[in-house]
Amino acid sequence: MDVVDFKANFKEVDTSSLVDKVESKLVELLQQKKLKVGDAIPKEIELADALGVSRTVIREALLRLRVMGLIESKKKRGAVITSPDLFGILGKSMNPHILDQDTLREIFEIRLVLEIGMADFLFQRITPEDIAELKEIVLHEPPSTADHLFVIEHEIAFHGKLYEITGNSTLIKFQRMLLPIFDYVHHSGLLKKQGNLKTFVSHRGLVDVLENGSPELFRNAMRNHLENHFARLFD
Amino acid sequence: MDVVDFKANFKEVDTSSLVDKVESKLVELLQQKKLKVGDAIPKEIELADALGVSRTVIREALLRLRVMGLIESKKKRGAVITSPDLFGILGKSMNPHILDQDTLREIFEIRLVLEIGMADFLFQRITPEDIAELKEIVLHEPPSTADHLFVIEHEIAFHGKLYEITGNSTLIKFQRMLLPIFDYVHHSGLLKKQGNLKTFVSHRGLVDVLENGSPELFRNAMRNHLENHFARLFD
DNA sequence: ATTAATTATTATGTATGACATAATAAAAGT
DNA sequence: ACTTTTATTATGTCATACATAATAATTAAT
Repeated sequence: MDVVDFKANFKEVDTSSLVDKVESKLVELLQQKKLKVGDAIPKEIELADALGVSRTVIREALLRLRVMGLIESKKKRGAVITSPDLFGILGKSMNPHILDQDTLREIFEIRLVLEIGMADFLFQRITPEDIAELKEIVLHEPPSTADHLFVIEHEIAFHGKLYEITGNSTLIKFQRMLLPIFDYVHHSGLLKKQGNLKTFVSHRGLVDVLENGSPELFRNAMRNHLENHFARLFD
Repeated sequence: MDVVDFKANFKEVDTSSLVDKVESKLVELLQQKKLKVGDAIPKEIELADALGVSRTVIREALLRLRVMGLIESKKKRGAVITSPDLFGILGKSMNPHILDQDTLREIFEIRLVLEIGMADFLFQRITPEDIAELKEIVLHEPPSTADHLFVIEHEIAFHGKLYEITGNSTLIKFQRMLLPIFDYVHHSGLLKKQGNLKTFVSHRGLVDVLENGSPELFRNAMRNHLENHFARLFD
């Protein structure tokens, strides 16, 4: 019995909408022309003519590129290429209130992963000035009995500086984006209550390792420093 | 002389476009109504009426939410809330061809950070079945002389499995998203040529550590395993 | 009467044309 | 030469009409 293998014969049907096609067409065009940041792209009407679709479709496609941060459009000036600020864009959807709890916890976990894993880049790129700055920060370390806001602020200053030292601006943006999430996760009863808070390796201790230790030592120190967070996740 | 402090008197002028306002208005509305995933939102025309703007504006605002992954719209069915798949969305702008070289390198670095930093979650959540699966994977480890594609495929299988074991689906999506970037960075002459490739801790070795070691040991083993990559970044 | 096939309805997708607005370029005036 | 005014231009917004696909309602069929 001849059973035709339709699946094999039919190329998967093109279910994408017109705008989808135009969008990828445009991205293709931008890559192909090797447009640099600041270069202008053709006007909406020209694109509409060239691709044989309505301005409506072009506008929607362009809008997508704009939301993705690929272009910026100004009146009269037309649209110009911009370097896509990946995490800047993502930040918009990073509203803690619209993320579900699992995702929030997972993002919290990723922070821990990052700070432990970044050791090698810290040691590779840290400067004496960085060390000095870190020391300055820990000098103002508030006692854990201090006002909560102060403690938070100090936490951000210290850990933020670490990200900065990695010299990885994508990582830095990533952290900036995640900050509100951390804060939120901390306060909402999403994680288990902190039982008996112990103090492990302090910020001061971390700086010391950065100055005199090794990536390996730092990873362990940081892991220890973050123990309270891990405990809230694991216990 | 009476110099009026205009800056203080004038609230910063609202430079945002109509669509901007509608967009935040909509997000606000979604949060406020505590809509669950799958719930439908009002029709475009209704929204247009309610907010007193044209359907065009509503559509652009909705489009943004769609690009951000907040909603999904189907014909007739209207638009429904979706749990924003952060990194799924981000993946779209993760086209290696439209990212500048610095960003690409930085993303490559982040991979290394993640794989070293994830140790604790691996040990916390790994199961005997995972170990078995990893062993199965390394059994088929091709010799480094094998076809390049095979090697790559094996790399992805092994490291991908690690991400899976962390049980952090956000992290997993993140990795999926970064895969094309890794591949691209590897092939484009973006990094320094690999000089004398040495073999350090093998996949087999990593599995061994996972089975019998500790997070601390694993971090060091992974760092060692990735040495070739670090060398390309640092030397 | 339950199921299958047909038709109607509806909300989004696309097209078209018009006008508003803001940024720039050109022209005019001093 | 410089400022002011006017024209131009490309995006932003609006309005309307029709296409299309998914669902609901209706009819036909067993």
